[in-house]
Amino acid sequence: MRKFTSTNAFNEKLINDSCGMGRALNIVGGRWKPAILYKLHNGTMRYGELRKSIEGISERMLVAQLRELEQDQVIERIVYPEVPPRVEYRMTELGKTMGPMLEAMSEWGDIHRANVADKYGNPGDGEK
Amino acid sequence: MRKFTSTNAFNEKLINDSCGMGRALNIVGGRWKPAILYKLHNGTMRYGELRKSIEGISERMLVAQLRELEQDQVIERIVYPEVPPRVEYRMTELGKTMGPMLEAMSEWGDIHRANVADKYGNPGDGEK
DNA sequence: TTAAGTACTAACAAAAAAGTAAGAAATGAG
DNA sequence: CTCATTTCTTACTTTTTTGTTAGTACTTAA
Repeated sequence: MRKFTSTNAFNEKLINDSCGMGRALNIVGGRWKPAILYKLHNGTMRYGELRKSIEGISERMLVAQLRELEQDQVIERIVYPEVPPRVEYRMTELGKTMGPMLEAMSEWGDIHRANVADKYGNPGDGEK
Repeated sequence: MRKFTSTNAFNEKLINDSCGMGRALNIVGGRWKPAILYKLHNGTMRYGELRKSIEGISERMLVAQLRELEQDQVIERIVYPEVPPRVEYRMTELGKTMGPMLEAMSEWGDIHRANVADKYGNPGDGEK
């Protein structure tokens, strides 16, 4: 849980309030959210499908990030009262409005990769 | 300094490598980068101007984030051999290609703010 | 000699994000 | 009664990010 009185939290709020970019980043940022959003961008998925298709994610992180995205109203959680349980996740209408932004980010990431070696030592793809 | 052997760092790299969005987020994400990029988007600025115009940022964070942006080759640092020192920062050509992405993020952040109350208690601007 | 201005740097502390491991509920199959 | 299945929880640790405070270097001006 966060303390809303720390300087850190205060600054986060300040930026969230004053800057659209800051707010967008608060929602799509984080280690796993890009992957989750990318998957759900292509359609509804069950919890287990997400877990299997996102390499390296732990259950705790998957649940946590799904919950945050749900709170931010960009995805929704649909529970089927079956046993064993079935839970599906999908984009909300508001979530779907992220499309252009997600594509712009994805494209620019690729542009950057094509031009710049990253800090892990992967070379850029070269200029020509 | 980071350990490149932690699971955390490994996962970061994995996402950076496989996903344009993840890579873009690594570059523009962080508490202060949106603000810095927004300022430099409008033109060259000196270190001190940036510091004064970005409310709440500490010198340490400003320098750190400028250094990262410089390493990622989206901004450049120009030192004038004067006394007292003068250092200017501005977008590189590659940095300027971020334009559409930054605008998409900014716009979507505003859309989200207009529709959703945030976790700090600010209401959405309402639907009608 | 001392202060002022500018752009930092270093050492440390606090807060937040991410990872690990184990378990829990609900129920049908055997 | 025990096991398997699925979707999570909980408690705890590690790693990373952010913030705080106090300097430093260099020259000019008083």
